[in-house]
Amino acid sequence: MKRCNSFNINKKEIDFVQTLMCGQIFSYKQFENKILVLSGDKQAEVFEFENFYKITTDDIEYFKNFFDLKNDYEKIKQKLILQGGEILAKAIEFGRGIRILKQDLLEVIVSFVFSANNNIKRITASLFELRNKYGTKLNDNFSAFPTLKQLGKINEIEFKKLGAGYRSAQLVKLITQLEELELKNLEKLDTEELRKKLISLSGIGPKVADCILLFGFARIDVFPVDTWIKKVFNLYYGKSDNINQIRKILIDKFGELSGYAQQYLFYYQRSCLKV
DNA sequence: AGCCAGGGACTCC
DNA sequence: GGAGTCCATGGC
Repeated sequence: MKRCNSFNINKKEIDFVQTLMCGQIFSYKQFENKILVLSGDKQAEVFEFENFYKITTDDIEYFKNFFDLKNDYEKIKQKLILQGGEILAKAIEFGRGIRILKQDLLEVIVSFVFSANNNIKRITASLFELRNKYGTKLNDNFSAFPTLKQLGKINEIEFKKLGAGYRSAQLVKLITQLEELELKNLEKLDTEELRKKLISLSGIGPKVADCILLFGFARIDVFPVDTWIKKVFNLYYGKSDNINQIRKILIDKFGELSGYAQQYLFYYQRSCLKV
């Protein structure tokens, strides 16, 4: 094992509980004295102190970028409050320590296909089992996210055993499609073209594509609309059951900052206003 | 028992 | 290109 290093960060800069629990990532685990964060084949441990966090990892630069620590969120929040009104101001106050993670692309794609019409608890359990059954071992308890080659060996029945249900056939097809694609080449596409390309893949529709764009490609000009965002929209911004219409209205409202607004609203709605 | 969960594919018109 | 319907699975 490589030598472990660490860095500290002030609690004013980020709240790891909020950032990890706001729904953008499934591969983390809270222990009594630390949080373990997994991304692809990398891992970090977060220890909380009175005024700062200590992050221990063998790839400091990766996780400084992963946690988006160089981005100025105070400026983003000020602009968002002007555009989003009272409800967004409340959501930002509630989730003030959130940052949008820059995650491993393959892991985001596969994870959010699992997420379709599913709940976070089940999704998380399935994905940890996917890691442990098919990924390279990191230690006694956790494994790396499977590589594309490792994913290619999983058949439909094995996906069902992971709890993927009717998404199993979609996943098998998706992985063969990904094997014929060069993911890195997609980054040069603009957001709209990339979105169409993603939607053409098996198991990926409008909402999952938007999550992949936001969390895997760092495209902030998208607004994933799920059941929770539908509720927020109909409570505070308008009346519609049409996801595409809701999405257009919200992107129109928040523009280049849509992804940030979406995350604050999602976390606020899911945490506070559970009925 | 029925509805919900970070929806998508398929089938009709 | 929009509206309906079906799709596994576990929690409530």
